[in-house]
Amino acid sequence: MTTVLVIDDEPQIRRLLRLALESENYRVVESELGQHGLIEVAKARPDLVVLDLGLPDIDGLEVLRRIREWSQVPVLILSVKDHEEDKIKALDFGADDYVNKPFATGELLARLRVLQRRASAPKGESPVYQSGNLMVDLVSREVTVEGKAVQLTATEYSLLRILVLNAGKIITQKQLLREIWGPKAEEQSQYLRVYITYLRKKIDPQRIGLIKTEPRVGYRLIARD
Amino acid sequence: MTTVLVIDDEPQIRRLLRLALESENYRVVESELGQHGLIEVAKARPDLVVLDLGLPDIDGLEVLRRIREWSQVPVLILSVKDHEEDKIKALDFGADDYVNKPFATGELLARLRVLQRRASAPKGESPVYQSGNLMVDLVSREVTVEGKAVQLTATEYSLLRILVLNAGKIITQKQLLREIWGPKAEEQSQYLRVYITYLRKKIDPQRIGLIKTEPRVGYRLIARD
DNA sequence: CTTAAGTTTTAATAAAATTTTAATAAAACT
DNA sequence: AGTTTTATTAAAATTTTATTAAAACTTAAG
Repeated sequence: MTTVLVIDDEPQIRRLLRLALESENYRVVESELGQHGLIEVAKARPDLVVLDLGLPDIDGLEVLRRIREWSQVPVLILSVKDHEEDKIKALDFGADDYVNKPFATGELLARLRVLQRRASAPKGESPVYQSGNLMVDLVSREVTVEGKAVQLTATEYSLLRILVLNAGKIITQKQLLREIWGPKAEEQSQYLRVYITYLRKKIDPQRIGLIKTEPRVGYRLIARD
Repeated sequence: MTTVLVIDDEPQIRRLLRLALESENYRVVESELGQHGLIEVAKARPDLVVLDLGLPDIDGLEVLRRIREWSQVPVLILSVKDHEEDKIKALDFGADDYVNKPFATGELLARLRVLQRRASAPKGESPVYQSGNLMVDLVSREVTVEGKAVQLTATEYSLLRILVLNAGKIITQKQLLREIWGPKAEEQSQYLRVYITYLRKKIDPQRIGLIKTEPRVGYRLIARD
């Protein structure tokens, strides 16, 4: 199911969007403040973000900038500001669309569909990864080693998922920490070490070396064979 | 260079867009008719398409539909029609954005930049440097010699990265020291000597002379191919 | 509300790898 | 030839990573 995060301080706007989106079968998460919105981006992992520029606590553009520091989630800006410069600035800051208030609900939904379509389309990745006797089904979240199902915790699976999606490539520690524990945990590389150990124990019990350490940089799952 | 195909029957609109786009270093291809536009999509392989809905020969939506039959090129609709239904229809037909005429040029350009950014981002194409049998992927940090992966430490990679980015040019010792070890290490040329030795061993095992010493000045990676 | 099972975080220690230092040889300049 | 600069090598020092276990936290059930 598609999750949309709505960051807007006006309750009636949030209500309107929630009703419209839920009738289209989206899951809706709301934030009244930019501060909270930033946390929700990391926590709820929305597929789309609707962001009001005129928030009471942090400037909307600043929220956008902080999201873009680590997330590529499509962001649609909603704003009363109708000046060209505001739009250009927001779009160049990393926004994917800009809609003025008051807005036509149908058009907004259509624009969200466009963003969703664009974001999900280029994912040509196969939903199954296989290497040696490890198999990861990214759709059903099943992981098997030597044909036997392996039970992973949520965190362990998140970690493995990112490694699988980038199989063969190095992923930096910071990227992993941001993706799994959120941007505030960027420096907590100990989490990573512990969970890499757990993962290795579970998915590579014979120590073939499936997960390679790139010292001072990150980790890498060896490419499928 | 980015190519934009403008399909619009109004000469003044085409002219305006051409001037604006060319001043931003885009290549511009024009079509007055939908028929011709469809041919140009195939022929010029544009990175972006600006499509007017009110064409004299074929309906704009029909042009869009025919483009989408085989191409995923981002399409921005330009139209005098300002009804919500028109926008929704076009967006659901596969358009990526919808801008009303008359339009603000700056905003249009910004929206095109968004489409371009989104379209090019998820592509796995990364800038790769190649010289002789050395290959350096600056995105995935992969280095191969004669097709075989070479394991570099973080410092070794930093050094190689700078050399690659300035291939063929001399980089002074101070520049290298400042970039890698920080401004305080500007005089520690011994670091550099040690790491140049390490790098040479790893990326130029046959001593072809990939990294050239410029005595009393710095180092240079020879540019080739 | 409390217990119990499982998960995540913290902490301490061991192991591994990298960076720095130092000593010596080779090359380049004057 | 003598001096300075660069190259090489190996060891010492430091940093980073791996592992383990215990503490803290969550969640679901009774």
